[in-house]
Amino acid sequence: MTNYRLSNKEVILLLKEMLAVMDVKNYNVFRVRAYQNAISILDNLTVSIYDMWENKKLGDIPGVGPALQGHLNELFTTGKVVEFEEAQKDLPQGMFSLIGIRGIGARKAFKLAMAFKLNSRETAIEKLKEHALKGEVQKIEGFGEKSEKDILESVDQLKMTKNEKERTLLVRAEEIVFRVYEYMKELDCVLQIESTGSFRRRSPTVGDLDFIISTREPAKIFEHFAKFPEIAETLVVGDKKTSVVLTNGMQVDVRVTEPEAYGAMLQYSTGSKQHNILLRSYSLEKKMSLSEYGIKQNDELLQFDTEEKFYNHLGLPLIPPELRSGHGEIEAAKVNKLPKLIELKDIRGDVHTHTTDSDGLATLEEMVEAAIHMGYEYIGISDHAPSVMSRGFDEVAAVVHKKRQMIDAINKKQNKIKVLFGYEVNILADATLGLPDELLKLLDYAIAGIHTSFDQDRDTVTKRLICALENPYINILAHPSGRLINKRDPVDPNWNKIFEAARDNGKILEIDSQPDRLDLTDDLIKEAISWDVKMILSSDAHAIDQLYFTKCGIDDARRGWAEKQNVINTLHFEDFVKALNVRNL
DNA sequence: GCCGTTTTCGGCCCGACTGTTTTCAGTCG
Repeated sequence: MTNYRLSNKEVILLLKEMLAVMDVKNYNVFRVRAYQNAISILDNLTVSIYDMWENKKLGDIPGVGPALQGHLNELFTTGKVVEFEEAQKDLPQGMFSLIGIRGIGARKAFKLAMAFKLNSRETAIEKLKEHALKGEVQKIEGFGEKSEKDILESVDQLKMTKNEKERTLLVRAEEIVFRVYEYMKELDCVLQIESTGSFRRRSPTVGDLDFIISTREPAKIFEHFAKFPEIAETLVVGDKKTSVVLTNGMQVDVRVTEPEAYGAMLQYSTGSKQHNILLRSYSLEKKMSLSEYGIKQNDELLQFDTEEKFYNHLGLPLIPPELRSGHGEIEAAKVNKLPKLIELKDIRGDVHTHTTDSDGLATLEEMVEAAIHMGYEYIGISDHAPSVMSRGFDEVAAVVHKKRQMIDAINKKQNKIKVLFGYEVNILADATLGLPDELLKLLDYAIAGIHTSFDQDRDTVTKRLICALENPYINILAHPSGRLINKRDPVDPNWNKIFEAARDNGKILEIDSQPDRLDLTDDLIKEAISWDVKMILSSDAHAIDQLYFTKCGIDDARRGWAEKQNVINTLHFEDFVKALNVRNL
């Protein structure tokens, strides 16, 4: 029997439609909220929902109870959920196309679709536009001149709510944050300013940017911010918050607070939403009610100037922002079992780097010099291995021997850093490696990675990765899922088998720090730890300044609850080479 | 529909802003 292997996106879309149906059909609000809650959690998963189902782990996902598990089970075995289909049968199908247009939720979409008989998903938006142009939208109850105008504008420019838009890489967001900081700091009345939200939680991508500012003069803050030169459009203006869209498309929200209440606002604004919901539920048990203004207890509002005091008042230690995803951090905090997260300063070396010998921009000497400058104890040079297929065995063997001599020479020439000789070797489509064993054994270590044929089916990709992990001369599996954010989907292996093979063969999984890779996602890192699989944090640098990408990998590792001992390049050289199983020493 | 160290029944996070309203629904975070 074949199952229906739907992507997370498809599952979530289906649930969102059901949520809309429940909303317009006035289902019990708490039932609606339960769906909302589950969707929000599933939407933030970086592992496959289908995999969770296949491994019978759906029940482990908070917010997914027996009923939803049943629906998902039906979905994955039959490709549909009868209850969902029945429920939306009598609704105008066009409404589903309208949801997501800025300012249009389920109820408004339903009203519009009913009024104009929008029964087709394909034509709904076009038809709505025609009616709006004729001035018919403002005649509908609950709509007016302004909403008609807004709809026309949004439809024309296809302005969707922010979660329909492509997310921005954290490193790109960093540049915008810096400019906002610089601009706002021109004001003396800015006492503190911080970018919060997913930016502060160090998510690999951000949807919008949130800023909180502590001040005594909120009006001045908003007045100044309104003149930020990059603003293209203002969405919301109030006494307490403002939202704008920048010329580059990024939405920016600003909220202000008095310094006495900065801690609560910082906590609220950092989220995640899921973390806050869970934290608020937890606090209710203790008869405390949380908001961005503080903690309400016995009808009294307590203020906190720091986040630490805020958490401490709840009987919890400060939870690092990277952990605030709503995936067990509150439970861990309650019993004081939060991980002692890895830090950038723990990293003692980097063995995935490239030079001009392959596609890097710096020479071997320059890379080594840069690594010394960073204070590393060791650096491994791992250019893409020359291809035996195109250059022939003898020529490639000559290249390997020559490189060996170069590495030996640089080790003799200086004693500031140990230089290791490796290659990044392709795992070819047929599961063989790009370099034969006779040559691999000459290296100190080898990194294997998929660089082609990303669209193979699950079993094939799984076998391919396992072949590499079982090869005695491979030490590290590079960028295991191979995704490039916003560019290429990850390969889709059976991760349990990958973790098992890595553990049983003593192989290391790489946390690739390239900002658009970070493809061993937080959830996978967490799983790797649970399998007792060791990881290595690599820059995959193709230039000197890219050695600093390691900090992106650190963000990723911290979000995956990684501690120092889970990552082998936190070890001193002697222990590191043992952990990596380095040859030829 | 989900959940549990006062609960397997009886609760369920909290608030800002807009537009259409005359007290609030809808949307968003």
